[in-house]
Amino acid sequence: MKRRLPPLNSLRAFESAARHLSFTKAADELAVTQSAVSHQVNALEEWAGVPLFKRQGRAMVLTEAAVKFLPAISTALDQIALAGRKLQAVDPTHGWLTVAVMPSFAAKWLVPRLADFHEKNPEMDVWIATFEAQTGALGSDIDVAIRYGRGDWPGLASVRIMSEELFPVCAPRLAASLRTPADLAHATLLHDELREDWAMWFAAAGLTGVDTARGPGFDDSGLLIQAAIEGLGVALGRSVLVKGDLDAGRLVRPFDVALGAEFAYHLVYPPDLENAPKIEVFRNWLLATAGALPRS
Amino acid sequence: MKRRLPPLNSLRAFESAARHLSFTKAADELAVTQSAVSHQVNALEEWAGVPLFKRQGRAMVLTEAAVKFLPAISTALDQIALAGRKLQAVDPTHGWLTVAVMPSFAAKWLVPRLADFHEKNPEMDVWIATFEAQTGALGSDIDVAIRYGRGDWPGLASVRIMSEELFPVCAPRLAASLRTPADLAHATLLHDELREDWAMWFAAAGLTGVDTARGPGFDDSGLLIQAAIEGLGVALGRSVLVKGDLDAGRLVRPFDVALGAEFAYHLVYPPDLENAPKIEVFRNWLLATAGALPRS
DNA sequence: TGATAGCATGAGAAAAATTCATATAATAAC
DNA sequence: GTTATTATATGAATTTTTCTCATGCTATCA
Repeated sequence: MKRRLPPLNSLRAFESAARHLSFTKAADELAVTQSAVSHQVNALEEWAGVPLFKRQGRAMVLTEAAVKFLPAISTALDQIALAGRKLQAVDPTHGWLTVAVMPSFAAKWLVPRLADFHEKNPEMDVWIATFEAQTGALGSDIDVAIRYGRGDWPGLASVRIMSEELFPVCAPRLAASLRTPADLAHATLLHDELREDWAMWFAAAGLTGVDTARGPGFDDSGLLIQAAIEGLGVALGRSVLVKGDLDAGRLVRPFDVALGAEFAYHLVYPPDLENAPKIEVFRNWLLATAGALPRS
Repeated sequence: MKRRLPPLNSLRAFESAARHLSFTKAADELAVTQSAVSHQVNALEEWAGVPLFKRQGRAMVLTEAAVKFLPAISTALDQIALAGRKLQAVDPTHGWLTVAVMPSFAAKWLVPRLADFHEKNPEMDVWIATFEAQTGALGSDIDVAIRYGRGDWPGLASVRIMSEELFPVCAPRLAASLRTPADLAHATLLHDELREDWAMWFAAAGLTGVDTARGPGFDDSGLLIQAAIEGLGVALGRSVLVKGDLDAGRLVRPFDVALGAEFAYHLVYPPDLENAPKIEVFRNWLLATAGALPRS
């Protein structure tokens, strides 16, 4: 069965250009020049005998033919990328494992422990990617992700790594003025994206009627913790993220009351890669390392 | 969304080599040297970090990793090939249309009329492929096929082009000794693959008790007709295939009794290409040309 | 134990992809 | 309206990749 295949490498250029509707952006993505993309797309158009892009002034539009062509090519390339990842995942001593993580988790938990992983698995290289979406399917250059949630991401397998607790933390010099939870009513409360956490903690501590909406918010947990360390106010810290700063004395826990978090950290990967050696190695280390850590 | 894709061209070599379990045969298929295939497969193995073929003495075997890899690559390439064909089919003035036909139909019907098609559609090139399977899906280098049957090929769209009749034909000099169908009992009967046709014709002619299994058989209808022209015996001719030889006087019909054939000729193509301009042009010509031909 | 058939491999040749340097064209800003 | 800006297009030179050629190596088969 002979095949009449289009020039395969030009498909890569076409797909990227079609997705961005821009040769320049495609060139960026593929790390080549705009000229290269233009040539490749040209070659494909010549092979097909049909134009794929219409140049409408500044904007570029897909032709009807290209609109029909794109999804097939797109899924085919995805399929190849996935199969390729599976293949590469067979040998843990070859290539690298790309892990998508939230910046805060990377900075506070994963990176500090990565030396240990490297020591125990010197032959396996890990690549940390923090600029990945935390929902939906994994990008096709991502092998595994560490996500925070219920572990129910559709189309993805996941393993619970750690649950965590929430409790107030602050700089040591602020702790003196905080003798009972009620003292928090006069303190500056620091928030992260979900402003509801403080309300839940006060409920757990048996206090009502406190205005929990006061105080500045931060869209990154790392910044929130940094603010607490600087003495800006009291933050509701996640046990996993603040452990290092508590141990180092940069933060203290004025009260023992802790709130069990609804969500947990999970290692997430495509179900087909469940048993890929490369992923097994990482998963086993992750579970062992996380298990060694007390819950708070 | 960046992708980590394996070297795409090496996939072609891998897929072919895996299918044939032979670099040499793959090289033949791809029209390159065995060395090229070897290099390509090597490149892919290096990228993957895993061997794909085990050399077991003379025989070559896929590794476990390759066995898992192959089907994904295979379907992805098929998908690309199909999408590519669709794309190429958009412009009837570009490239060519590959038509798979039985050798006998090609020689007796299609090729003689191809000059007319070319005259009416000078910009469109047709490529005739006679070495294709007549069942199952179309090979991925085939655009359309002309097949003989009921028109119910799974996964394929089809249009009935011509039905046909079966009737005895022979060389003119033999016809003198054949005055009634009963005379055939003493004549040499020529058969094609299905030896049942003669029995059905005798039944239609109202004769019973004739031994219809006598005589030589030919696995190609073209040879059967040639044998009849040479005066070897009487053949049960298909109206579509013998028309030219009847018109030219090389064959004659000793009797009028004709058997309506159960099957008909169909133009067959992937359902997605139903409205591809290139295929429409060919289909329209085919229907017009076949329609102009009287049924017998 | 040749002879054969098939894959491996290195060096050179051929082909393809990429860059570079500009050309060209359509906005957007002034 | 110019002019500046931001795109893509394109030809030539260059780099990279792929392919071939020549030959080596190894396991069967006669």
